Amino acid sequence: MSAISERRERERAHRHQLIITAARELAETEGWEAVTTRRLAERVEYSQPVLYSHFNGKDAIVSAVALAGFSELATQLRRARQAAGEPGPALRAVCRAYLRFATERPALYQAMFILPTDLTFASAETPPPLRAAFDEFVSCFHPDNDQRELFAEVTWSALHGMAVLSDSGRIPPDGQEQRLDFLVAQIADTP
Amino acid sequence: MSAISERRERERAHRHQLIITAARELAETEGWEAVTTRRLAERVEYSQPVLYSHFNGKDAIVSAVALAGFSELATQLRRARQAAGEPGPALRAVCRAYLRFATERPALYQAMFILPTDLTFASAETPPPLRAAFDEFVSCFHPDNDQRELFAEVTWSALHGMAVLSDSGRIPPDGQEQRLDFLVAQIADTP
DNA sequence: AAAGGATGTCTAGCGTTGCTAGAATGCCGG
DNA sequence: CCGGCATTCTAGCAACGCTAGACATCCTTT
Repeated sequence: MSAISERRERERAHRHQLIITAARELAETEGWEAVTTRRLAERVEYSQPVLYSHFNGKDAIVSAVALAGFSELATQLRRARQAAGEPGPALRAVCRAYLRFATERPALYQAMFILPTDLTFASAETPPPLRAAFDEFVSCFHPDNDQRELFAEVTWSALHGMAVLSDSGRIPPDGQEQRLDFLVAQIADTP
Repeated sequence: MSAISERRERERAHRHQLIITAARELAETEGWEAVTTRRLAERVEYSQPVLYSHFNGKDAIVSAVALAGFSELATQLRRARQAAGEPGPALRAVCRAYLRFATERPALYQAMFILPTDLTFASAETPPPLRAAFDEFVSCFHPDNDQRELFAEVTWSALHGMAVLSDSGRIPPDGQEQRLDFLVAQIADTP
């Protein structure tokens, strides 16, 4: 309980975060396949095994990056929704912000939705940032709509499909804007 | 040009197919992470390097499996669409068939849409089976609708998102039926 | 204040991966 | 029958995630 051990704990927490940001930067600049435990250890200027004193394995590191991504996504969506004001245009704004996030931060998006992670979704112990991001979609629908969760799930699914299929070249990346228009138009006009 | 060399060529083609089906079976029973070049070679009772005389690498093998998957998917969708008859219920039938395919053949679906492959989509040299599967969605909309490709892209995206998010537990797998209902209802009622 | 114990970090290495070079084997044409 | 070509195998490389055990460093206790 001495001051020294407090300092060590602080340093440890600092290094924990250092690993996460290093992994994220490496993934964003060179892609996730370049994020190996060796390169990551070299980057943070420690030996390989220290990674395993902070995380259970590589998946846990990816999960930590993904979690940070969900926080960021949630704030982006919230900002877009609040800037739109009315719930009508809000849906469009949130959807657009979502797709922008996916295209501008592909590595982060991969960690959140494609790579295997330890994160648990749609459950009691779902981390708050995940829930927060999802709730932004829910908030785009009227509170007295008892199907808004369902609507949000479908909207999210469609956006995710568009993001990932266009990113992998399975649908032409150009048409993203038109697809967004069509999707929002179809989803929005509901009783 | 002798009969012997013809036989060898025949055997070679046979072995080519053997590798593909072995990879597929292994993936379907134990998952793609169990499909290593060593296990695959053992399965076809040849040494490892023969795989590389047939395929450029592991990705090419996955691509071959994915291509077979697209053929199968195309016939499934076509069957569903033709059984429905009218273009109205056809959309729902095709969507349902798509989701069924994704859940019943997860390994195949992964090869087609998630794992890295050499397949090129939405291009001039897109393999016919890919185009055929996509066209089944297009055919669900009226021929004089000049946006039917766009509609098909969005529909496909939404289904893919639902399939992959529910498979990875990111949305509750139970609600799939309701989500399908909602999606079809929203997409279908268009001028 | 020195010994003992706990904590933390490193070097070294294990088993597995995708992939390949070079030896060995078998078949064809002259 | 024999040289040359094609095919297949054995053996191995570099890189991967991960871990055991040696070393060092600091804290506590007598």
